[in-house]
Amino acid sequence: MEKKKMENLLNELNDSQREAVVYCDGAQLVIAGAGSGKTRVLTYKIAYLLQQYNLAPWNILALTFTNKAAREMKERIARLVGEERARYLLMGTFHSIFARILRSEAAAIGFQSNFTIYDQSDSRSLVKNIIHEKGLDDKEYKPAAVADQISMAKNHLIMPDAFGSCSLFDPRHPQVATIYKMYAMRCRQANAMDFDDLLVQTFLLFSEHEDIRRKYVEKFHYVLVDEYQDTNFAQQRIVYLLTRERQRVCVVGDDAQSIYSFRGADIDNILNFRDAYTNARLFKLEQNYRSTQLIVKAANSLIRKNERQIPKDVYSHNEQGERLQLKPAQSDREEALIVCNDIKRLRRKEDLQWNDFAILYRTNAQSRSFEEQMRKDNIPYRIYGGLSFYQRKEIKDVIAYFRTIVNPDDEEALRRIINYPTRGIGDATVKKIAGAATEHGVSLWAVILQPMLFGLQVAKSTATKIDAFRQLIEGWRERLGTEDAYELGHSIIQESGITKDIYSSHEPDDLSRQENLQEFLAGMQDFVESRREEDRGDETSIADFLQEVALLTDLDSDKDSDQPKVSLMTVHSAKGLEFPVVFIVGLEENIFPSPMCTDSMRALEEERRLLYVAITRAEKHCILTCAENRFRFGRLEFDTPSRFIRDIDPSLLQVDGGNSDRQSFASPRLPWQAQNAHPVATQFKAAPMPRAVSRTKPEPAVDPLSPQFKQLLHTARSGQTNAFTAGRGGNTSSLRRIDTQATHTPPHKDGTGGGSLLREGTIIEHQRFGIGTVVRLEGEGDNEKATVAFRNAGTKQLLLKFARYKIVNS
DNA sequence: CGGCCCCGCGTTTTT
DNA sequence: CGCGGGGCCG
Repeated sequence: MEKKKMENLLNELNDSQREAVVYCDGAQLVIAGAGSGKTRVLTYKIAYLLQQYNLAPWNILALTFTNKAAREMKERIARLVGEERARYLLMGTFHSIFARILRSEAAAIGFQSNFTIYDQSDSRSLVKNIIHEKGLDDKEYKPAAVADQISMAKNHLIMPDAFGSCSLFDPRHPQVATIYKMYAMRCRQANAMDFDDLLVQTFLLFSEHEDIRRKYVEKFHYVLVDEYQDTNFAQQRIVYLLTRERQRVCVVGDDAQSIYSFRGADIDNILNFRDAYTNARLFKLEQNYRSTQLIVKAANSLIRKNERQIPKDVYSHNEQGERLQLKPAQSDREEALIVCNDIKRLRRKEDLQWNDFAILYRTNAQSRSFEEQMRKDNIPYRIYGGLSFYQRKEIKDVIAYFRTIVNPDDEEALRRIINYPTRGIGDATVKKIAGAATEHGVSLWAVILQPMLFGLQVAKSTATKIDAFRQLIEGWRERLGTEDAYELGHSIIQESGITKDIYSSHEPDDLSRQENLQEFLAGMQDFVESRREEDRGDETSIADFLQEVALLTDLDSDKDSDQPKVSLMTVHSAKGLEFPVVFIVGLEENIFPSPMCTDSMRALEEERRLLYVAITRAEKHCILTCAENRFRFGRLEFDTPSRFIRDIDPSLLQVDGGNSDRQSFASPRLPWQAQNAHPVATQFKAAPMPRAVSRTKPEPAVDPLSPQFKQLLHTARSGQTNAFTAGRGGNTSSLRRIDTQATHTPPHKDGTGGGSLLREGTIIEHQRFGIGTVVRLEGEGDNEKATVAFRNAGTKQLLLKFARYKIVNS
């Protein structure tokens, strides 16, 4: 009967999917093109292993990158083989599965099982403390950069002692090696691991303790890895340690969607999989079930420009569909307007729901303009990512209390709460405690427990305050074993004085902090209840709650997912998702690709893959937008269209000429748009170069794709008095600086003043149109417009808010 | 020690 | 523009 059922299931698959599912004799690499049913293959394969091979669910290990992916896969398997069996599958993120293993094996690697997990901000703050303690200049040793370097080293399994001689080591910053050493030591003293340690320590556990490795090899009969293209070296080695004997390993991924190298992911892992597993068989899934033919073709035409990839031919038999659309906009506001109008139009025309739409951008900061416009238009939306619930100050503070109670050695948590709410233990005292701790090589908490023993010199009144704090923490610690997370958590928030601190004020942002705190408490209650329901009543303590929360991200909380809403997110967080209509916005040089990525071929190819990922999220419509003038860092900048637009086969890209959407937006039309031409063509049309009249020397022409341009961009951004402009590309491009001292200034708060310094007859040098004379002025404040007769570019109307010019002669 | 104010700086993506 | 950190004063 089960066999019969399995046969039916297999019949739902296409040939290549089925082959991938039923091959279970050895290492296996499945290259799954976008939308080719990768998750389907994984779930069916697990069902197959359970039913055909009679593997016990606890003998199957499936590793994913997000909690959400793990949860969804588990649900899908439950539908295939039943709740009961699916429940015992070992399925989760690398980080959460390894954290669980490390807790039970902590002793072997010299940790206690109640270790805390440092998040990125904890790591950075620890690095910062170390830098300061060592008396180094934090301008030269930027904490964030150093922490990233350490993280990168860990992802490559480079231990502190080896760092000085590895390729990541930068001789200009020799102290990083020492900082790394101290960092590792301090983590140990704090009984804490950062995200990367969860991998590094697991690797060390398995490579240095053969008996333990054997135990887990025995346990994991079959190992499956999702999104293998995003694994880093450490993850790849761990998987290898677990599978090298049996070679019962199936990794699934798409090299064309490898977009996490900044996190240490190494595309070589998937490209060279068959070096590690010499007998591995390669399977390819090439039929895309998600998108229309033209979307797939356009995406292919883009990704073909990359050199490093596994050759494959992704195709679709769905309807042909429409070409990609490119809609140029004047400004970021107009861009948002175009997108919102399109959403409303398509929803009516094609009878879609709000949740059928997604707006994808390169950086989180870009969500703002869309948010504003959607508010105005009453379009329901949800922004994913950004700062997660658990990263908010008030929540982090509460969590810091929990962490301290579970693991008082946790230095970062302790520092956070030792004087919050204020209890008279200030910076100076903390420094003394930390000094004593470093001197004796113990944790801060050890010093607090026995100040005399470690020679802590403080005033008597301060000593009393420290001791009061100690008693406070120890009092709660005694209740750890008897009370559940909600009970204890609730009283901690009360007794610590957090409640008093937050509820005493009626400032609007304190109100939202109160709401957040309520929500957090409700979350703990849910946690305790659902654990009880799952028959895990003994895993409801604060420690269990922390374990759950430490590795949770915002994407996991679908509180109000019942309401259909437009999704706004970065391309990175859109991976694995699909939408009937996808807008990819901000397709401009210096945004997408990001300027950080344009130095190396490798990085640029990754950016291209990122755009590939974005396009392949779309089922029916994929609409690209780019804005020419954009507010960034609080100032206006001028962007050229993304070089990636040129990589898309022009016959698969429809460019939107001026239309009704745009007329409602009161902004001047600049030639780039008014000419109604293909922007790819316009991009190379040189703007009229003004004759140099002013005394400032004209800057030499710089190609916007060159490294010098980046340099100039950087100076222009950091300089207070200069704006810059990129001429339209190619060989004749120019980059000039325009002093902004004469630009339009907004009115004062009381409504007076502001405006431009222009009069009729003033001669200005405009950053794009060159030299011209002001003919007429109208409007006020933000709407102030000038009509200017330019020497080489005809008469233009400028919305002064957007214009950059300087006065030559008035 | 605590609170307030000002300055400076930055924004790539995240388990 | 908005946040966070540092410095200064009470």
